[in-house]
Amino acid sequence: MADALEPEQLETYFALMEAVSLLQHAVEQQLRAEGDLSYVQFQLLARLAGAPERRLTMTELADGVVYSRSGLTHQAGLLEKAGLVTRGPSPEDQRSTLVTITEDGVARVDKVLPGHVRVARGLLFDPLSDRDLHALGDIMARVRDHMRAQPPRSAASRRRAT
Amino acid sequence: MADALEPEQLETYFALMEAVSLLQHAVEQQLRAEGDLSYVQFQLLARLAGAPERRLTMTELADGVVYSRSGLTHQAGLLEKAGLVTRGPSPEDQRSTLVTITEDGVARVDKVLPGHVRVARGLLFDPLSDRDLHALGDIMARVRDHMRAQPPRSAASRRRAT
DNA sequence: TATTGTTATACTCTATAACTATA
DNA sequence: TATAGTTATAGAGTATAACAATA
Repeated sequence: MADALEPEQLETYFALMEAVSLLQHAVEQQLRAEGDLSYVQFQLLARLAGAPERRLTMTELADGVVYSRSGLTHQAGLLEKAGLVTRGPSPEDQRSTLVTITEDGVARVDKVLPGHVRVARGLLFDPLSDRDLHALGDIMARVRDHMRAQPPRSAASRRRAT
Repeated sequence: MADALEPEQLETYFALMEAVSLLQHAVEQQLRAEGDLSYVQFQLLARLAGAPERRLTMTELADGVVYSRSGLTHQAGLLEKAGLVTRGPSPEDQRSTLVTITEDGVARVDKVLPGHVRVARGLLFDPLSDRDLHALGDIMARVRDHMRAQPPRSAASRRRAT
């Protein structure tokens, strides 16, 4: 339990943060240029496209993507205005809103996906061996699951009322 | 050269993006709560605190942290207004602005650092073995260097005039 | 009473373009 | 002419708090 991170931890932390920052920036440029989408919007559409009946409730949709309910309402409103999703009441729970991706929405995802993949491959995967890829995937999945399980911080803030 | 990423690449990519998103969010919460700083502002102060004479030119300071010149001017203005840095002309090149961190600025970094380290350790390093840490550090350093060297996208946009 | 979602509002961050001044 | 930095401005994203409706 030292006060500071050890030098190797520090280097790793900074390398991770800078690399992902560069990756995020490149991905957002590509999505904006080729599909007029932010990364958050892309994530929302991609989730919907992969959902059982191409629809999810707002709460399900928010999970892991957005950190405030109003933020999701705002983004869903933008996607709806663009004709990429529709919103309607849920028959099961009248409080819920069902968000459904439209054909245009699916088409938009399909349109940006190749470029997205190209950027991810060119920046992230090109310099990695199969062995590296496997190690990185294993490590980050473990880290992600650990982070999801952490109660203290915002990850679970959806639950907070006040 | 397939069109899509292979499944393992896709999982790795999403795990990386989600984990870092959670980490970024947690770090920004901590920096804001304990030091009223954004992550970008923290990075700028940390760089200045580590610089030879605790000062850098705007261009040096921007490198790798910010993607537009005006963005840095804005952030430097905020830091100056908060008394954490001072700005003055460079004696060597009259076009340059030298940004110097103040004692208050150094104190602010010192104030938030323990909490920052606590968050990084709790979220990122706790679930990793020494072996994992070493592998992650090696991989991300390689990825970062590869990304820095990529010309096409925004990483080098500082150079662009028009 | 707790949960789902929206609204209104305010704030921060970022980026583009036009501009000044120096090399 | 090219570079360093600022300004003005506009747009996007995000979050808080107050609110309405349903469970």
